[in-house]
Amino acid sequence: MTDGPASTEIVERLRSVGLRPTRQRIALARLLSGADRHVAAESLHSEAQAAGIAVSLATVYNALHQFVDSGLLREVVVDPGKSYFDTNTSQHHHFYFEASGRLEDIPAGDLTLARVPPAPHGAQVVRVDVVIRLAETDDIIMQ
Amino acid sequence: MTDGPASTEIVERLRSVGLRPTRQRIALARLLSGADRHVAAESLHSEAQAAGIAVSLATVYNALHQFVDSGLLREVVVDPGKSYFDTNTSQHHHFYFEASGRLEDIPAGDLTLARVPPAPHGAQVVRVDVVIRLAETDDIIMQ
DNA sequence: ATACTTGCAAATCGTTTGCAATACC
DNA sequence: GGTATTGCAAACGATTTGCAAGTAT
Repeated sequence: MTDGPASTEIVERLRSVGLRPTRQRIALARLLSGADRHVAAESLHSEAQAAGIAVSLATVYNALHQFVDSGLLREVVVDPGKSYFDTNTSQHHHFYFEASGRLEDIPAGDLTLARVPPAPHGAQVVRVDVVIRLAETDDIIMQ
Repeated sequence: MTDGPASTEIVERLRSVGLRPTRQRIALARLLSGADRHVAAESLHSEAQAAGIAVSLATVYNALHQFVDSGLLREVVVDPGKSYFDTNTSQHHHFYFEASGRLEDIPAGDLTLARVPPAPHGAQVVRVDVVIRLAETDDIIMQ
């Protein structure tokens, strides 16, 4: 339970990717700066509200996308109709608990791909995403 | 360019999974019965319209989900905000052309996973999805 | 001073729902 | 005839947009 990086560090990080360190972006970046996290726009907005930070939902969406575009965050696609943003931008994969909608990182070293097919001609690999979809065992029992 | 399976075969297939062979379901199942395909609800609806088949969009959604629930189709998640349905229900993976939204199958044998981490305690693996995201080389050149 | 950001509310997208009319067994 | 299915139009959740007001450099 630390306070995370000081504002100055966050301001620096924002500046370094070309984003003006506005009050809203600083606050959101700080909320996202602790441990590895997977957040949805709505939940980050709620969290900000709860922390007494005035930010509109539209601004949260703007900021999240700008963070993704500048490499501060990564988007994870596991559910049609809902976007998740991952604070861990290094190469890794995910466990996805379908029942709860929770995501958990799989460190790069824990999952290895052998025999990856070459990209079709004219195309280039942007990223390889592996999602291991999970059901809670209890759910299974009930069919 | 064949006509695909006869109606009787399709009717049988629908019956075998417990779905009443209605005019709409038969028509949709037939549209989906050729080669391996990846369709979105909207596009299947347009296709049906173009083929002179009267089906409402709501019914297309209903049918697609029923087909998924009964194992006739598989859902592929590659884009937040849009669902794709895959007529290939066997174990395989996907190339995803981000620019065009096109999907292409990767046969199971072409991609192998080594070192798959065990499911977290209390959870069970439902499926492992690998998506290789691609950019057209031309896009890259333009930055 | 200027360009970039924000917040609001309205608009949009894909999808789902309630329910009366209709089709299948 | 009785139940499952359909179509419509309205409702929906998540996300995006236009634009006037506010803020960073």
